[in-house]
Amino acid sequence: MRKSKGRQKTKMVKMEKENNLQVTFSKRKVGLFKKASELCTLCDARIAVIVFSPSGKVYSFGHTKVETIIERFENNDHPDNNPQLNMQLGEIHQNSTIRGLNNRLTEVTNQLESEQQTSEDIKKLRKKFKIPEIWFKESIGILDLGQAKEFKGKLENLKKQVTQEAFQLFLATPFPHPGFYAGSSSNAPFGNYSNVEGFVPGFNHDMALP
Amino acid sequence: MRKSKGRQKTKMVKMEKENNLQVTFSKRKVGLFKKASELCTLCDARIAVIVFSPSGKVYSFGHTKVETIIERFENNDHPDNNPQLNMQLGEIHQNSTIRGLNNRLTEVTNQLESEQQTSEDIKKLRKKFKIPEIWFKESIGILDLGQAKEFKGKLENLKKQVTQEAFQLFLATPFPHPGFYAGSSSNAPFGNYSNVEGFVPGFNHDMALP
DNA sequence: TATCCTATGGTTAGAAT
DNA sequence: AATTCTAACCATAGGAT
Repeated sequence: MRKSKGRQKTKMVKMEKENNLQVTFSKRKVGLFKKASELCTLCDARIAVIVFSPSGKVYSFGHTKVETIIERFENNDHPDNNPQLNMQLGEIHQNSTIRGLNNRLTEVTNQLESEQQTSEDIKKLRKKFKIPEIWFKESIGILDLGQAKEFKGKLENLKKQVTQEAFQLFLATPFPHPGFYAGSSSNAPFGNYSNVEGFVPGFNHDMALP
Repeated sequence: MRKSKGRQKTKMVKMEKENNLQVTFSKRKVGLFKKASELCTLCDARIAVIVFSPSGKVYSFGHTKVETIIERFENNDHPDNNPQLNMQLGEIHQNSTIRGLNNRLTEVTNQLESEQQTSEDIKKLRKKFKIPEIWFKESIGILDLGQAKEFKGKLENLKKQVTQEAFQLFLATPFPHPGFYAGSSSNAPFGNYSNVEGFVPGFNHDMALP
């Protein structure tokens, strides 16, 4: 029989029963990734989520790619250069850089990201469709950087049409979106919390460029 | 007066109205961080979440510290084999119904078949259009301006052909696909976005080592 | 360990501040 | 840009498989 009192309220403290903890972890991890996924889709955001289970397993979610997001994050985050970043203990920090500079940075970052993604998508496409190696053998040779860039642009264009549409159609699954990655590995411990009326444990490092 | 129809269902696609997008981003970002926080507390997990807003701002959540989590993540050896396959075979959560599982099985099966067919189609395609050189290669080279121009022209031409005809080959395969609408211009018989109950976009490669 | 089933508890879209 | 309010919509604890 399947009768229960339905969902019951739970205190926000570490779960006692090791068993329930495991189940809850599994469920909520899925929920968290889903939320991240939805935020990406709805708001065109780039997100990376890394989760270490208490037992040490690693799960991650990323759009576009965890590594890419991390890289971008670390490129932005250089506390040593910017005293202001440490003003308020893990709170909202402002990078004094001019808006224009930030826009440019974002632009360049996106461009780089796009190119990296293109390369990867193409590789996957080739593998997935088992495109003969010969396709890649004949070479033309580049002399001019400008031409190279132009080519990249064309490649990007091709990618959008072939990869984004055909590739996604073939590979897309009911729930995940193409371009989202996840991985895992091992090992783990625990820590503390900080912050106002919000997240219980955690640390909100919020540094937005004006 | 505070009258409203209450929460309304929303499609999992990028929000149209720039204004709503902004508000939703703000709200859901908070929700995401809260979820991460709760998971940390309840299950003694270590989590890092990095979020880039479409405008380029960075927000992050970390327990214990984002940098620590990242470091730990990167120190892990991430087996880089076929993530797609792993995902498809390994992460079927969230597809809660038996029907869903069956559909998924059918889907994967069809995909395999279609790929085999695609392999053949690709070969024919290549011969027909005489697809040139290193199209999908990262490091390209152009010998001289003449070839560059010629290449450019072929590229343009091929692009059209690929998108028009090759596309049909790619998409021709019967494919009961719920699909994800990738946007982009197309005349293809795309399934548009359907229901929810799973990560809409995204690609969850979740392979934990025991 | 990871779902499945439900009754609740929790989250959030829309509108307004 | 973040927060408030309300009415839905959604996530999930508990129990079972």
